[in-house]
Amino acid sequence: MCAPAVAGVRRGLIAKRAYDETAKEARRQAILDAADRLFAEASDGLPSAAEIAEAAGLAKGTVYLYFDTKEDIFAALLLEGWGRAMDALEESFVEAGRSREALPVFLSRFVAMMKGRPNLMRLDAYDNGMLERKMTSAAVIAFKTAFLARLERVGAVLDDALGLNAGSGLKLLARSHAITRGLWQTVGSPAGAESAANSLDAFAEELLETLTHYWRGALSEASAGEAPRL
Amino acid sequence: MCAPAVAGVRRGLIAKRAYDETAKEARRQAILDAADRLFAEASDGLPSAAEIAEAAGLAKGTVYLYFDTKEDIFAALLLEGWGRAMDALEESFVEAGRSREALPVFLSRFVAMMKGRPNLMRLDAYDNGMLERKMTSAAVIAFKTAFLARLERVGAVLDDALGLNAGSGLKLLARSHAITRGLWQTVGSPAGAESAANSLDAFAEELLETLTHYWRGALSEASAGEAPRL
Amino acid sequence: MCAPAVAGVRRGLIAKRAYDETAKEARRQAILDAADRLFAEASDGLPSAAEIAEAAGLAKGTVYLYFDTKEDIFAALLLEGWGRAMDALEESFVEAGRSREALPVFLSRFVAMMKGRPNLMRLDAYDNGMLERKMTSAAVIAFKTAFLARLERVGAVLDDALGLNAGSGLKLLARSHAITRGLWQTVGSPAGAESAANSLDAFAEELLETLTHYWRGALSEASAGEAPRL
Amino acid sequence: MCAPAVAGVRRGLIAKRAYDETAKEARRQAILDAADRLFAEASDGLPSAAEIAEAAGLAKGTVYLYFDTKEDIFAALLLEGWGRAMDALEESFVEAGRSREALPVFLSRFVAMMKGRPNLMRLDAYDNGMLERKMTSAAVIAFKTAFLARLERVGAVLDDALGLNAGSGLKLLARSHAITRGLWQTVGSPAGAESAANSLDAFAEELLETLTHYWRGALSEASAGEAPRL
DNA sequence: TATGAATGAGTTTTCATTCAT
DNA sequence: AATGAATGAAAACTCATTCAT
Repeated sequence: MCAPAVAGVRRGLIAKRAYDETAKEARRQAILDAADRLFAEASDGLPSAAEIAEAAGLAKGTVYLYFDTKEDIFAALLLEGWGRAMDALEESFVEAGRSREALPVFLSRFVAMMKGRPNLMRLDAYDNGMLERKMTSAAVIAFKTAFLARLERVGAVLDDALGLNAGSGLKLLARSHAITRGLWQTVGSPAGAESAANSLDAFAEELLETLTHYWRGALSEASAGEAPRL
Repeated sequence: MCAPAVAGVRRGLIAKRAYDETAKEARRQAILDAADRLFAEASDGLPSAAEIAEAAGLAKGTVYLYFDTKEDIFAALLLEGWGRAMDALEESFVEAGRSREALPVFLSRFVAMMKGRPNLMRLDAYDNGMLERKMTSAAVIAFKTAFLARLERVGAVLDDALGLNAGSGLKLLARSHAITRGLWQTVGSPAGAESAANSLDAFAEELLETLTHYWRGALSEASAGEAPRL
Repeated sequence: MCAPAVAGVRRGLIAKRAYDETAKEARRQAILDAADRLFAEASDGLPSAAEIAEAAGLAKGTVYLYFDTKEDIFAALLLEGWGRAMDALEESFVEAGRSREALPVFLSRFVAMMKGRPNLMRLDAYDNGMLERKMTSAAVIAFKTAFLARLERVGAVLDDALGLNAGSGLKLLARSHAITRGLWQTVGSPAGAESAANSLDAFAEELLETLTHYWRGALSEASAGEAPRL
Repeated sequence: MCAPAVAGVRRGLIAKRAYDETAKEARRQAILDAADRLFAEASDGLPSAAEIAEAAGLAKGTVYLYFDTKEDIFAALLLEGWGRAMDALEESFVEAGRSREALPVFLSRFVAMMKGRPNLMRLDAYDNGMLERKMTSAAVIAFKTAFLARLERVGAVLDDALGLNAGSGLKLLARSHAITRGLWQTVGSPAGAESAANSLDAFAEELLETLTHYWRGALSEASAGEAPRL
């Protein structure tokens, strides 16, 4: 009922086989790249598994050798994107030095980072359980865990740099992420291609202001005390 | 699920026709109520047009006499929900009195309002362009306009009460909405039915703290000046 | 994700709508006819839902207005086929008269009936839970009930005609059906189109002999008693 | 279900190579055992080639060194099962002694044998050309030949023991097989796990009665003559 | 106005088999 | 001989929307 009528017919060229771990990782990456590219172009929803496979130069089935679910691909993309963003964030914060004065720098870098990753923003906004709904539960857990771990690391850096109570940096970050996502959905969504650049600018401006207010409010909580409790 | 295999039992006689405006409005409302009820029960995605029609005691086609698109129904629901929420907000603010001291009251009412409307939160979170994507463009514009108008009204009340520059209240509200949405998506989504109540509590707590920080930061912007510019 | 990109595009012609019960029944029958025709031609497995729809001059979706499952269609076909066969059987038995002497006549008519319905044989052989597995459970029950009822009716005729204990005719029939199915699978399956006619002959011969033996043995059980207990 | 996402744990080291015939036969047997075990557990359809390979501790490709087709595996299983069953049958018949009186003993052993091999019954029922359809034609022929040879051997024993015309035993056996298969499909299929034991009992009872009748009728054909012609 | 029959696009995932290593 | 990465065909079913009555 599902076996190919004439078994084993091979039509297209076969992609070189990825035997060792390096090659496999490369192939996985190729799939992610293809998905990313396609998502950037897509105006609506996620690209189909077939499209991704083709764009990656692979057969449909091969994609499922590397990911259990189409949604898993995009979760991986999300994780990768945030991972890179947070790496950059950490780095930028280290550069900025460790003092309360570094905050504006940190925030503007944060915003620049988001503005420079509209694709990530878009995917993040898409991911309202839209992804979770279809993902393998294992993949969901893995994703959440990894994301949280990433956030915690940067949070710790913040704690240290700003002299916050342990865990406060994480909280600030998590909420900043929520704010970012919320604002993107309000301001940043590409209503039409025409205004893409404009709306990105508007988003960045909106985000910077909101985050500035939020952080200031949060950090001034205990105006009298030495270390803000948050 | 379908199959009239064993001949057809006439299910619903033809619904009485709605000639005057009152009757039409009532029918429209019936559709909205049905959609709301169904969405509250639904665990995943929007209820189907057929379900809505049946729950409203109408034929599928009839629903399309009142709404151009299934998504239009939910946009109307969203508008209605926000409308009521903002009415309550206005009222509560008026009660709270007009002074900077009233702010905490206002915020906790805002949060209570959101916490008390998980359905609205859920729909609002769903509406990541998911709705816009399928709505009639006329309906999209109508929706946005109406929503903005609503927001502006409450914003004006805020301006007045807190002595803000004109438009500042609107900005604060719009951003609060974005924050609310972003936090809901992070905290409030019902991962499992067990934790429904817990996650609602967590959401409310999270939201109150975040909004408090944000508003404090925003309103303290010009600490020296009389009227904060925001 | 599943709505047509451009909603409501209508390409092909729309089949005349079946409003009243008569028209609906006719449409249902058209689907069954198409499925039957296709199954007769098919060499392997069941025809696809798309093929059936096309052959019936309908859209795919329309088929699912009349049947819940592709397998339900073939179950209906099976029921219809057996229904007709049993009608003919009853009639032929009535003609044959009511006495033990009529038995050979009955059996040869039974065999002729089966031989004349290779399509029914084939479908019956296919139906090893292959159908049940995918059918709606409601449809499974309906099918079994209807089939049994049919069998019981003919069984009662047999009881009466051959002077058997109540229920004996049903037992004989049910087992004859099982024997028929078993033999078809051994002998009658169309190994190659070439031998189609030959294998039909072989099947009929085999079946007649086996049934003759079986019935003789069954009816002679109580050789001494008047009415065989079976 | 797949996704080596998190790098690959070397699962099975390369299985030791089977150079001599003994080792090869053992490996073949391991595959058959795995398939049998899996089929017993399976509730639906045949286990996949991948599952069989894994259960046998081999790589997918290796399985295809021993069998051309997945279906070939199950045909071999069927053959093996029937082979063992017929061995036992022969033996039991020899024990039972050679006379017409031995028949009831033979039949009840036949039935006990079938009842004790529900797995074989199930596979046999599944094999409605379902297997043949996908098997190598060479394998089909080999299977049929071997099965027939087995049947002939037991048939000859029967001929001898019951004093039948040459070939009659074969005929009786072949038809008994068909009857068995037909009844299994009607009675023995495991509708639900609850009734597994019950339906086995019902099957056995049904089968014994039907075979008894059939054989009695067959053997009494030439009531007057010495040796029934059958 | 109300009805509900008809439409048909749209897509993920499985899995038997091959063959490069 | 053994491995396991790569292939790609194959198909059921849903459901928003339309439009003939």
